[in-house]
Amino acid sequence: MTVKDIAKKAGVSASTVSAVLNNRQIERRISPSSVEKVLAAARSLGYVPNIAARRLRDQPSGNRQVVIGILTSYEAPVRLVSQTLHALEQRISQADPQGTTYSVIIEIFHAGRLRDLPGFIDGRRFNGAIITNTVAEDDNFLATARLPFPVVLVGRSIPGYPGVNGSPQALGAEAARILESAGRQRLAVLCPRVLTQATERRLSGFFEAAIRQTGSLPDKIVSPNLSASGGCEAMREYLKRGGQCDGLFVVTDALALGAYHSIKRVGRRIPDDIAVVGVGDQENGPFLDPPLTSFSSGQEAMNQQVAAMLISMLSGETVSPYSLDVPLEIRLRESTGHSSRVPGE
Amino acid sequence: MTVKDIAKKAGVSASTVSAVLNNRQIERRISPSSVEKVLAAARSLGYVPNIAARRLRDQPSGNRQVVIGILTSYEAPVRLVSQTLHALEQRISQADPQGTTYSVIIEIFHAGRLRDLPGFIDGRRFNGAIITNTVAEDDNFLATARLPFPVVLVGRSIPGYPGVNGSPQALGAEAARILESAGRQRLAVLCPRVLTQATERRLSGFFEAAIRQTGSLPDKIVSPNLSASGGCEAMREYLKRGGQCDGLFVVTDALALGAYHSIKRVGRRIPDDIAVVGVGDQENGPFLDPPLTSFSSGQEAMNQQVAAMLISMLSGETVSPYSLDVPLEIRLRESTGHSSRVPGE
DNA sequence: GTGAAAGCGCTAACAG
DNA sequence: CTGTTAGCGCTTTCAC
Repeated sequence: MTVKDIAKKAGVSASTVSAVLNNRQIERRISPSSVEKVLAAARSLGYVPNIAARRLRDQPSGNRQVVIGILTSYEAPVRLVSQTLHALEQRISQADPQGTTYSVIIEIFHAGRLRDLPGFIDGRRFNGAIITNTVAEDDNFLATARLPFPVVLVGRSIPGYPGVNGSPQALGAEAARILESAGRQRLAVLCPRVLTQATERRLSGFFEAAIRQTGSLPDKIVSPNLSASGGCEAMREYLKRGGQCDGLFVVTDALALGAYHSIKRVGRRIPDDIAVVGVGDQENGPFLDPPLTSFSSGQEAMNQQVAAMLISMLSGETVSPYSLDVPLEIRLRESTGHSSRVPGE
Repeated sequence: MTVKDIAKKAGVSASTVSAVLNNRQIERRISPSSVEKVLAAARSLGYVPNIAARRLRDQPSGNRQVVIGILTSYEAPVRLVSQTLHALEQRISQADPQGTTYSVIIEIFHAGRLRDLPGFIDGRRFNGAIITNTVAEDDNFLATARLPFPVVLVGRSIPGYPGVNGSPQALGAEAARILESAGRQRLAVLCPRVLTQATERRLSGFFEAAIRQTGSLPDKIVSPNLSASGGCEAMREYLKRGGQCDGLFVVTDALALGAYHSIKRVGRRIPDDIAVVGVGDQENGPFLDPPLTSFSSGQEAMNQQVAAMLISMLSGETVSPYSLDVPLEIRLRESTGHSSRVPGE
């Protein structure tokens, strides 16, 4: 299954095989009969060229080839990855490009099984990585692993790793404050069963502030997953059980969409009966009915930071492991009784 | 910037450098002073290991290493990629795994500039690829290119390439039929400015059927992009200009969300004044207010097909270039006057 | 027209 | 404790 094998089978030399396989038969004046033999042999052997060998062979000598991985979990929404990639590419084109060729590859792992990603621990795949959407298990693994390449984390912090966060604790606290200033006393939170570190911290910030403000523990409504239907189901169950919250904090966009549905279905009004605060990009929030008060997840700023950090680490600059928080941004909209303008209007 | 350079600078041999860089200093009993020297040299030279060389060196001999690329454009929603990846992994684990190691990498290109993706045309990156979300320019390029590896297309067909489609023409026609059977006579379509092949065909199917049914040309409402705010803006303009449609076909989910907003804003009711039919996965449709009648985009089935095709091509089976359509699925909901059940209820 | 040989960068086996 | 050597699979001279 190498050029040599084909060469042997076709009764020609490896270089002939290579030429044929790369369509250089005319320049190299390979005889039609040889071409035929090679092609036939390649097909019958199920030949697949070895990419690593090709890349090794063909790189402009004296040129650093840097491979960057963006690692994210299956279970999380992938839509943010393209933002990260974009930020990275921007950085790359800014960074001194001469003498270095960057390539970025995206890898998706199963939440909790980052360690099983092939070629990860042994540095056989990347020269550096941006890691995002991990869950506790992955974080534990990372905390003890000694990775042979630089890594920057997004949305979590682990001792020893540089990372960028979206001020999750402050976000949760601010959510509680907004609900309280809308006059809400019976708070609740809607979150998925499996929590990322960022979600956990949002919750803890929310709980702390809520207890301080209202003197009582908010209800915790747990969705089986991150989808709209999960949020719908969880909220429906909660209301059916007689849940009485008048202020709801929802940790992601999609969950909010589902929750809206269930709330309206039982005849409660947003924000009159239940005020809602969400978290998410600006994509959908303004278009929910009523428009959803929500925090920007700070993705854009985080991506910029993360890209800059990784590139400079790869350029040999010793970025001492540090953590960085991007500032909060909140959009107050009708779901908490505020009025808003809709993009595109 | 190679181990040799480091070796020279540190005054040791390449193998010593390699050992140190791979944390084998104990097994190999490298003296602390050498370790220091190597580390210092590596740092000062900004050494980054060459991944291709490592992979070439370390592969289990006699093992085919197959690299599969999933190529999608920046501008398109990436959320579907993880589905494709999932289907591919499933196939891979089913396929005879002995003797072959697969790795899948995701590449994102700028719509219209697929040809500029580094290592694409010269087969320096993949042994096979799944390509999706191309626009006309990419399709033209593909039509004339002679790629040195097998390719399967999703959501478009180009002569000479195997591909899987979601019956876009039939989808458009069916959308028109649904609107007509809901008693609508003044039809319109909301679509982005830049059309993929699939979108184009959906439109052409819709227009044909609509003209046949109503005898008049549907209005075409053009959004600058694929986002909710684009849909909102386009729809608002249309209504402001005095647009009078009573049946609307929207080619993607997010656009529908924006359109809903503008329609409700001017006081028109869905479906009473305007019935709406959309296209999209089942994620958001049921949770819009009112729930949106929409087609499944057939992604799941398409992904299964596409994964199977590519793997068998890579296994040497000559899948004669062919195109395949996955069947339509429609969910009738309140936005066309039907009643529906919501997942999670 | 074709084959032999060299070498991309890396690491492991083997000899000191 | 360390250096020399070989070879992963490929393509490109260069020589016949």
